[in-house]
Amino acid sequence: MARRSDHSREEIQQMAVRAAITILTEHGKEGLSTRKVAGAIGYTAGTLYLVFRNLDELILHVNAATLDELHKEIARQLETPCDPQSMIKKMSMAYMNFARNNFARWSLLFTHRLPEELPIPEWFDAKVAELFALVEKPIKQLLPDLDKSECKRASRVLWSGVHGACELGLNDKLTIGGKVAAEELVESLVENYLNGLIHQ
Amino acid sequence: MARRSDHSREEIQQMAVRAAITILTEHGKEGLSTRKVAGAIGYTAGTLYLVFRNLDELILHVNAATLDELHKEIARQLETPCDPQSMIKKMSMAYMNFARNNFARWSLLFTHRLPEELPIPEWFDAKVAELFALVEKPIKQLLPDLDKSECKRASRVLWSGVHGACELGLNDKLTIGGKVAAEELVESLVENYLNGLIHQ
DNA sequence: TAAGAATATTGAACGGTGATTAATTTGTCA
DNA sequence: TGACAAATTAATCACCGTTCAATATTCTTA
Repeated sequence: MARRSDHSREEIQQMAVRAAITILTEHGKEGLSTRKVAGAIGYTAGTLYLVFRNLDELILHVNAATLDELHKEIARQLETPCDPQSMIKKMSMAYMNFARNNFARWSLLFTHRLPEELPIPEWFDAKVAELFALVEKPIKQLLPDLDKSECKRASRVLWSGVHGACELGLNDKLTIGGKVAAEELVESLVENYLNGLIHQ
Repeated sequence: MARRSDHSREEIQQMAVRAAITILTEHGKEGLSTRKVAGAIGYTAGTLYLVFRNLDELILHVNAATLDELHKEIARQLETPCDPQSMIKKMSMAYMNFARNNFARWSLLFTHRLPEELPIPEWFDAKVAELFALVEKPIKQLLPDLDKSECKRASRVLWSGVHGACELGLNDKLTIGGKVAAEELVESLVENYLNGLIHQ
C-alpha cells in the first residue's frame, strides 16, 4: 500500500493526469482506464475517486492540459512577427501540426462529451476563449473596420473551418487521400475566407 | 429460442441496424451494446456475430445508413431550384439540421474510429464521395472557371468548414452560446469563402 | 417416414470496464 | 501510548465485447 501522505491530493491529481496523457499517447483512447492510470502512478483505482469525481473529470483535466499545450504552441508563432494573414496561416498550421502529432489527445478534446450531470466548468471555457483570442488579434489587424463581435465571430468561423479541415483531413474522411490534403485544405480555407471578408 | 430461419441473415442484419439506430437515438452512444441490440430484435448477442464480424462492423453499417439519410436530406434541397450560392447555403443548413436532429448518429459518423484490422471499405468511401458530389455541382455553376480538381478541393474545404462549424457550434465549444451561433457561423463561412473564391 | 447431417441459436464463460463500499492501514495529536 | 481521522486497498456490482461448447431446429437423404 502506498504510504499515506506520500503525495498530497494535488500531487496525485497531477500524477494521474500525466499518466493518463502517457497512456493516451502510447495506446490511444481505448487504452485509457481508471485501473491503468492508477496502476501507472502506484495506486489503486479507488484512490482516483478521492481526487476526481469520476473518469470523466479526469479526462476533463487531461483536456485542460491539452488546451494549455495547444495555446503555447500557437502563441509561439507570435514570436516571429509577420503580416496578419501570414500569421493566421502560421497559427492554423501550428494547430494542425499539433493535431497530427498528438492525435489521440487532440481528438479526445472533441470526441469526449461530458455527461449532463457534469457541466463544463467556466475555467475550461475560459481556456477555449483564450485560444480563440490568439487569432482575434491578427484578424483585427487585417480588418480594422470589424467591430468586436464581428471579429469574435470571424475568429470562430475561421477556427471552426480549420478544425473541420483537420478533423476530416486527418481522419481521411474526404476521399481525397494523402497527407497533402489537410494542409492544402486549411490553406485554401484561410486564404479565401479572409479574402472574402476583405472584399465584403 | 428464436426459431431457425425465422429470418435470413440479411434480415437479421437489417433488423440489428434498425434497432441500433433506435437505441442510439433514444439513449445515445453510451447505451449502444451488442446485448441491447440483440435483445431488441429478439436474439442473443452471439447471433450478431454470425452476421457481423464485431460491434465495429455493425456500427459501420449504422453509419452507412446515416450517410444515406444525410444524402437524401441534402439532395432534397435540389427539388426547389435557385441560384448556386443560395443552393450551397441551403445544403449547408440541411446538413446542420440533420446533425442537430440526429445528433448521436451524426456524431457517431465521426467519433467512431474503426480499428486497424477493419479498414473502411470502398463502398463506404463511395457514399462519402457521393455526398461531396452534391455540393460540387453548384460550385461548378458558380465558378465555371475552376477545373475539376479545384472544384473537388473547394467542395472539401467548404464542407470541412461547415462540418467544423456544426461540430463546434452544436457542441457549444465556441464560448459564444446559443443556438443562433452555429447557423450564423455556417452562413458567414459559406458566404465569405465563396466570395473569396470569386474575387481570387 | 426415420435417421443423420447441417446449421441457427443460446447460454455460459473470460477478461476486461467504471463505480462504490467496507475494511484495513497509516499518520497525527492529545 | 492510545484514540481518532485520513488514506488506501480489496472486494464487489453491474456492465461490456467476444468466443465457444452445447442444444434446438431444420434439411437431406435413404
